[in-house]
Amino acid sequence: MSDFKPRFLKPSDTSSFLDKNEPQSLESTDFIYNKHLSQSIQTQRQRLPIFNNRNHILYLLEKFQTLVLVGETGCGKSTQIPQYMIEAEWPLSIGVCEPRRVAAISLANRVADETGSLVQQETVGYAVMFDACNNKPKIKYMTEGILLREMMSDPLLKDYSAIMIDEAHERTLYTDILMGLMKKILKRRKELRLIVASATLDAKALQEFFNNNPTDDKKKDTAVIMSVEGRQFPVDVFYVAEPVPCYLQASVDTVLKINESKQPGDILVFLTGQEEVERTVRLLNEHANLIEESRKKEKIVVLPMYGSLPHHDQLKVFRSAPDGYRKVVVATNIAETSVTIPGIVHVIDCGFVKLKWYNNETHTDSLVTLPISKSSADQRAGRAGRLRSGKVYRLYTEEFAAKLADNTPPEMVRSNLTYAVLQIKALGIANILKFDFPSPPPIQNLKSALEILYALDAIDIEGELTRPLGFNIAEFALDPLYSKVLFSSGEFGCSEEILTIIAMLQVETVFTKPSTGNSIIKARIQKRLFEVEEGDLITYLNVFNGFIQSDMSQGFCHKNFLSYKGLKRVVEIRRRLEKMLRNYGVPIESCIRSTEMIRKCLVKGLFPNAAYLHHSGSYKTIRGDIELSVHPDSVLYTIPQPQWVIFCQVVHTTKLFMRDLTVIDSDWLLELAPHFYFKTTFHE
DNA sequence: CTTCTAGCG
Repeated sequence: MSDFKPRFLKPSDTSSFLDKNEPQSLESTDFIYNKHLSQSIQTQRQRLPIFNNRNHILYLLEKFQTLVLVGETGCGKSTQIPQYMIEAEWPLSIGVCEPRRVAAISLANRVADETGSLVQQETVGYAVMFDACNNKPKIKYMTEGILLREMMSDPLLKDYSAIMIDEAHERTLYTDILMGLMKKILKRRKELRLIVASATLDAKALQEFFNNNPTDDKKKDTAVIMSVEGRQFPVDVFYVAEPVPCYLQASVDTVLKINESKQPGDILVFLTGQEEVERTVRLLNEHANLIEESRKKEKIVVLPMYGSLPHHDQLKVFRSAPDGYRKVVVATNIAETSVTIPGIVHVIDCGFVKLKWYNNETHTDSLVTLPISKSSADQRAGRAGRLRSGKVYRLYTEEFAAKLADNTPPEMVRSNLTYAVLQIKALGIANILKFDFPSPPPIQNLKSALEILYALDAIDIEGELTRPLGFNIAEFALDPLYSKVLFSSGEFGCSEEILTIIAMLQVETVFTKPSTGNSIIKARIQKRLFEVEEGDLITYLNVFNGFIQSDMSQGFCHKNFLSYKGLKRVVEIRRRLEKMLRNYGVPIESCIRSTEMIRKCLVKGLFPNAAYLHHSGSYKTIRGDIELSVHPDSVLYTIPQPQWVIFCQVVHTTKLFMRDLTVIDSDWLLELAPHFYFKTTFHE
């Protein structure tokens, strides 16, 4: 077990936008275990499964414009194909798009190692937001959003011979936007090549999407599919005979059963959320203690893994268990794609996943628990077969498995599209309703997005981006509502305060929640010191200012139950936003404690999220008449309910809860967003 | 009287 060698990131990846995910972990395409470490780089490259297909791939790329490449993770496609193309003397750059920053950076490092001794410098580079190296490398690894930005200044991607969209099966919002745009560009630039790399079997649909002449047999196909075998070992699949009443208990039982059977290898459990993970870890730890006492059975170490777990704790899952112990990792979906945990031989799969789903009637995102798709089930199972042949225990019946959808619905069909639509518009697509989406979203979702963009004055009545505001908002890496607030802050003379508030909204809460009785009360008392009746956002402003006045001291954070790391990150984000805002000529000034100007400025962008106190005692949105409640975390929860509020987000659990509230005056809505709120709305 | 799957710009 000791020959696992995680590759750590170079220190250049210190962008604090990423702090909470930074670790970490290695992306699934990275090579964690390299049994050929002592061999020369060239020998290693030739050992990759993809090497046998080298000439065939190059041939297909000569003949076809689009290559849909199906290959399991670890076959080497994302590191090797760009090198093959350079070796075959394709003249311009090869761009590789990754869904995650860590992946882009670690792939670039890997390929730089491989090519370093052979080719001159400047061969390989990467670009992720706020961090780039090598201006125009021959092979460029980047995040998907970066290529979109490049398209804004270079719509035909004239610097590139080929673009590779990696991990396309994940179907992020950006993957889909990129694929739609690439289809257009390919028609205009016949010499450009596209490689769509996917781990699953939706290849046929992708090929059809990119095939220019699918029905006319006189013209030849422009897209082709090819499969590359991975270095995956076989995985035995087990189903439960009868549906289990509780998959948490079932997963605990299954872990213990595997452990008693004394088959070697670590165990990975897939559950849906943080709370489930922690409960299961507690249950397993109780058993682990019993096991230690009995001294007979094999001992286990139990580790949680989920996105908001502190950095330090996330890293623990990459270490192998001490001698005489078996590692049991209880994880959310993070372990399905984002993170590869070494040593796993057994996978336990609950069969469910939490997905964000946009509800067009309430205009809110909900987090819903749904059965996974077949490709997701396969992906989870595959986590067991990376070391040697493995086993997956599915906590659902074979009938249930047969009924699963083939693929998880792409984000495009289940997201709030405001930002995506703005991006597509900024890339020169006039009629968004006719845009060729790989999976068209519901028309209503598109219309809602257009409505909001129009109300924000980011597009005009013709649907054209406005100048300069629409273009500026498109360039800003924020929710358009927040960008609008920022760009309005100059006219209200409160950009200093607004910068702080928006930066605070970019991190998870900076209030830490102690778990033991006494501290819970103490934390609540300390929080009161910052609270104001104007709401949460002004409260955040007080917290931040207090932190700055304390010279960013850790003692201040400790005393007030605040997250030092979180606030440091806010400082960094704020610094970046301020720099960007200055570039757009917005004056940076303070309104010195006039919260009215700040709150008016917030209304200028957040007006679609307004709610009033209905005589029934709960709040209702003005658009849509949806019933909402104040979230118990809000400072407004414990004081008499104000008549009018605006909110930043809604979470859907037992009810629809508004979070991050600000108290407003109803007159401001008419004054600042008259086009959105006609007077009649108020008198119904 | 309670949340926060994952991730990007």
